Amino acid sequence: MPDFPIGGYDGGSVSVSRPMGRVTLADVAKAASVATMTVSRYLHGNPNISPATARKVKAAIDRLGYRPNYAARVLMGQPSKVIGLILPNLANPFFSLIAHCVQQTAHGRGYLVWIAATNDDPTSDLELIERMRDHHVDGLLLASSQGSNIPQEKMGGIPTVAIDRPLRGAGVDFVTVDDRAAAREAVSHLLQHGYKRIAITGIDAQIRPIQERILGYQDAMRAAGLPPLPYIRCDDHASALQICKTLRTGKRPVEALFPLNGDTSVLFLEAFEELRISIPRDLAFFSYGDIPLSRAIRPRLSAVQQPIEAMAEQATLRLLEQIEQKTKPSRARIKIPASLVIRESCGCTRSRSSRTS
Amino acid sequence: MPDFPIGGYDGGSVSVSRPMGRVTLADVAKAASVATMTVSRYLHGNPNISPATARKVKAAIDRLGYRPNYAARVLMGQPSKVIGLILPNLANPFFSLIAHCVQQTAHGRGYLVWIAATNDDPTSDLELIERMRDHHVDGLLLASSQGSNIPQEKMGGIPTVAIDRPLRGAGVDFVTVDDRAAAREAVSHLLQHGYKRIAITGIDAQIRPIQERILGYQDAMRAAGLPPLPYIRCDDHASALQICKTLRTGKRPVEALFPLNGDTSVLFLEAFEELRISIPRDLAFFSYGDIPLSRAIRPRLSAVQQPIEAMAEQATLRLLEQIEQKTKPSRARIKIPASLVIRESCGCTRSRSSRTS
DNA sequence: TCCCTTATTGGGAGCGCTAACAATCTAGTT
DNA sequence: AACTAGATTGTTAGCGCTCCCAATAAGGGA
Repeated sequence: MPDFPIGGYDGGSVSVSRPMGRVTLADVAKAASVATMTVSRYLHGNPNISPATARKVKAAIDRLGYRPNYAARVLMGQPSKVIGLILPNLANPFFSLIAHCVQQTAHGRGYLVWIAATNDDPTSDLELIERMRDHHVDGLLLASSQGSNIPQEKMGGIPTVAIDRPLRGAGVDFVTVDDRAAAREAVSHLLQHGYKRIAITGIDAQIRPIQERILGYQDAMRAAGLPPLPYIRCDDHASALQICKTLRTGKRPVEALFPLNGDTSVLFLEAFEELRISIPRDLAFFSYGDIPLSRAIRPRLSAVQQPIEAMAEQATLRLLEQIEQKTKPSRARIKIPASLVIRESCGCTRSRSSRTS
Repeated sequence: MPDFPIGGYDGGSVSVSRPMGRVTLADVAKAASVATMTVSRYLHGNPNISPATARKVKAAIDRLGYRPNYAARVLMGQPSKVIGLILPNLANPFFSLIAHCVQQTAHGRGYLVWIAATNDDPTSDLELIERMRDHHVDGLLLASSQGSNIPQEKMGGIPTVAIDRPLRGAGVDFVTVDDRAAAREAVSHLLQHGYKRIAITGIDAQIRPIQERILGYQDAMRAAGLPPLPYIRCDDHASALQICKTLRTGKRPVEALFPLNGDTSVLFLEAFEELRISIPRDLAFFSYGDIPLSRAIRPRLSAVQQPIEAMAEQATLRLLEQIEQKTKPSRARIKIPASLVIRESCGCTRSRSSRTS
C-alpha cells in the first residue's frame, strides 16, 4: 500500500457520490447563449470581450450562482490561489500570531491560506509538504519542525519561503527575527545593571533561533569580558523548579535569568511564584517574546519584543512575489530587528523602551 | 468581475506555467507494463489484483516517486481527504486548542485539516465556506463568527458540523460544551461561599455560548432566591478598569465576579493587579476556561474547565462519519459536560475538584 | 467595391484520473 | 473436450476547465 491515503476500498464498482447539481461553465454558457470559452474569458477579466456579452455572461453567472471548480482549473495548470502555511505548534502564541498575520496579508492579495501544524513531529513536516503539493498549493510558507531536514527535490520547485526557522537542505528564502542582535541587546541591558552572572535557559538548543540567541548572549558577555555560562535546558514545570533551586545556591549564585523563548519564560514565572522567589530582588529576569497575561504579573516584565507582524508580512509578500513573478528564490536571508521593552523585571524602576540596531 | 479571485489576466493567450515533469499514473503504468486502471486499482487497495502485478506496480511507483494528483481525483468525484476547519480567531487559546485536537483526530483517520480563521469578520465566514467548497473539501467544521447567518443552500449539502457555536439557518449537527450547566455549577459554588451579589461580565452577549452561560447564572441565582444582576459588557482593558471601580462602590458592592469567557478573565486579572484589588478578599473571582500562565497568578484561579479535547474529537468523528457513511446530519445537539477546578480565587482555601452533571 | 487588419467568438483536444463495461484468462465441472 | 463462473486486466469515455487555433464580425483604406 502507498504511503498516501487512498480513496478507500471501493469493491471495484461501488459508485462514488459525485457532487451533483453544481453549476458548471457549460451551464452558464448555455444560459447566456455563448461558448464556454467566452465565459471563461469573462471570468479571467480578458478585455477582448464586448460589453454586451459581458453583461449577458454576468447575468447568467449571478442567476445560476456559478462557482468555479478549482479542481478543473488546477488540472489545467492554473494557480489554485491557495498557499500553505506549516507551523510547528498552533498553541504557541508566537506561531498563532504568525498565522493570523500571514492570513491577513495573503487574503488581501486574493489568496487563501491553508494552515496546518506538525505538533513538533518532524516526520509530519514532510508529509504535510507532500500532501499540500498533491493538492496544488501555489506556494509554501514553512516554519519547519525541529530537526526536520527537507531534501531539495521534495520541494519540487514549488515556491517556498522559510519563516523563523531555516530549511536545511532546500535552498529557499528565509525570513527571520534578528535573534542574535536581540539577545545581545537584552543581555547588554542586564549587564548595565551590574549583573555579572547571567544565565540562559530554554528548550532544545538544536533549533536555529535558539542557537542564534545563545550566540547573542555570548557576544554580549564576551564584550563585557565575562565568561558565558552554559546553556540550561528546561522543558517542563519540574525542571524549572529544579533549576530555580540550584540557581541561588552554591558559592556564586546567578543574578539574572534570561530564558530564550516564551514557553520557558512562562515556566519560570510559575516556578518563581511557587517558590516565592521575588523578581527582581532575588533574581533579575528578562523574558523573550511577549507573554499572554503579562500585565497581570508583578513586577512587569522586561522582554524582547519580536516583530512578528513584520516577519509574517515580509515572508508572505516574498512568497507571493515568487509565485506571481515566477522569480527564482534568491536564497536571501532577511533579518528583521526586534525591539526591547524595558519594564521592571530586569531591575529597572521606570519604563522605557529602546530599539536594537 | 466575479466575487471570487480569478487566475489573473492572461492576455488571451499567455501560456500558464503547467507543473511539468510530475509523474502521472500513465507514466507508472508504462513503467510497469500495465494499464493505468490497474495502477489506479492498486492505489485504491482493490483486492482483485494478482500479487505479481501488485509488486510490479509498487516497484514502479517507488522508483518513479509517483504522487497522486488530487485535482484529477476530485474532478472525478473522489473524496479529497481534506476537511475544512473555520475558526473565529486563532490567537484565542480556546480555538487554537480546538485546531490542535481536530487535526490530531482527523490525521489519525487519514484526513488533512485545512485550518482558516475569520478574525471575527462575519462576512469572511461565508467567503471561506464557499472557497473551501470550491476546493472540494470533503466536509466542514465550523465555529462561525459572531452573528454570521449561513443560509442552508450555501452549505450545498456538504457534510458540516458546528462546533461551540450553532449555525443559524443551516440545519447541521452541533457539538458544544454544556455551558449552561457549567455556569450554573460555578455560580452555585460561589453562592455556597455566602456571596449574594455575584456579577457576570464578558464580551458581546449575542454569541450563543455566552447566552447559555448567562442562563446558567440566572438558573443558579433564581434557585437561591436571589435576583440576577444585569450582564456587564467588557471589551477591553479600559472598560475592565472602569467596571472594577464601579463594582466596589455604591451601597451594595459586588462580592464576586464571574467573567463568562477567557479573554475577559484576563482583562480583569490585569485590572485587579493595576488597581491593587486583592482576590478573594476584596472580590471573589471565578474564571471561565483555563488561562495561560494561570499558575503564575496568586491566588490560584478557580475556573470552569472546558472539555475542549472531547468536544473537538466528538465533532471531528461525527463529521467523518457523515462523510464516510454518507449519513444525513441528524441536527443533533451534543452537549459535553464541563468540570470545575476549584482553587483559591473563589474563596476556598484548599484545592478540590468537582464535575458538573 | 474589395481586401486586409483588428476585435470578438467558437470548436476541438486534453490535463490526470476513475466508472462502467468489455475482454481475457484461470480453474473447476459435467 | 466444451462450458462456465470467477478472477484479473484492458478499453473507452468524460469529469470541468483552459489551451491553441480557426472562424467570424467589424472597421478602414485603396
